[in-house]
Amino acid sequence: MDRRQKKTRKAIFSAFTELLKEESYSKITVQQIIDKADIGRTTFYSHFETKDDLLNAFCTDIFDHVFSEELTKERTHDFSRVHDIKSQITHILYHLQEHMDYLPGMLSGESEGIFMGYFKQHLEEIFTKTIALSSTTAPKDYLLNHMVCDFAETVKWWTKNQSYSPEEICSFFYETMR
Amino acid sequence: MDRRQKKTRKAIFSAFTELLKEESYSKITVQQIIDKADIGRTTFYSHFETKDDLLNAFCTDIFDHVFSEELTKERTHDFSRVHDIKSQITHILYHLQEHMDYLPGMLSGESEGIFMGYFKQHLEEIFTKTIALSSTTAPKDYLLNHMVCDFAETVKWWTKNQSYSPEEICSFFYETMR
DNA sequence: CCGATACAGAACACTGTGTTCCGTATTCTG
DNA sequence: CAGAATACGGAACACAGTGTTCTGTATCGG
Repeated sequence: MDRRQKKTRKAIFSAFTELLKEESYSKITVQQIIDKADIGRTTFYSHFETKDDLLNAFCTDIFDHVFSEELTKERTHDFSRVHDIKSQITHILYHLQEHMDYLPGMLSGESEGIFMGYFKQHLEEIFTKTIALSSTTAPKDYLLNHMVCDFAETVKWWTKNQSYSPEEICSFFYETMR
Repeated sequence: MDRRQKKTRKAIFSAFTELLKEESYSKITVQQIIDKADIGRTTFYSHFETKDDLLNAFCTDIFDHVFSEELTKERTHDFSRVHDIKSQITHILYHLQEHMDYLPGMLSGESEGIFMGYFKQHLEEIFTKTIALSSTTAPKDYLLNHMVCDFAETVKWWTKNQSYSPEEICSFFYETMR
């Protein structure tokens, strides 16, 4: 990839997150992103077809990072040997904490559904194993959706109550989980 | 209220739900509502300031109906003596079933958050009692949000799996509730 | 160094929103 | 039932935001 392209893409993402800290996705205009990133209008549209396209690309980037098993080996926290789901969840919460500043702006209006869509998609992979060994009359389909939504909503609640630690949030989630 | 106003308001609401059966709220334009309701542009804007204003008024109407205790006495179903939460929930599910046809169009994009906001607001009143007598370390605030979201997401899941009865949905919810 | 390509800037068409003006039709009221 | 009040309809308008097109310039990679 061209140096110029990388630079521009980074500038757009950076401007996007900066704006998200101030206002919700819906209220952000393409022009604002262009001004903040200090690029031409043509340039923006040569990178992304629409504002929604940018949002999707952004979400992909974020969750590839947050759910990356590679990053498990980082030194920022020591969950290098993730064997059980509980520590895996705490691990994810630690990663999400780094994005706390702009999450409120992301989790309102039309962007919420898109962001949550990516989030739930990744969560399904994790909870599918847990579902397999549960014995209930409710459809597996329902249970999976239940757990995924439950965790997603927990994170959403966390963005509004940021005084809690990842470990505390994890235990809250486990207390109510089934 | 003037007869003309009632008639117009009804025509707008009717056109709105009809359009919601075909496409999501975000994609519906004011012009489409005007055409479907067969009214003038000026008339629409004398009733509602914006499209969002219509959505809010619509949600208020819906939930006033769905959560109305007056309607408990109706003959459509016999939950006339609602004493415990479980039957109360089934009662609500019966009411919601009547709106199933346009709910998918409502529960996507920007309208989802607004609709869910009203829904959760009403649900809080119901679950607050249940929370009071639960013994957990998690904050009451978290638990309330948990139960409200849990039920709201259950209903959302139901709109995508409409083959189940209100009683079945209620039991699914109870199996996973805590 | 040079061809390829990414960029900037300005102008443009287009869609959807919300407003204004004015004439007409319906309603509530006395 | 008459007349004032008001709700309605239609067309035109200004406006904001989107996405495109064009031309010239700057930067990159080989």
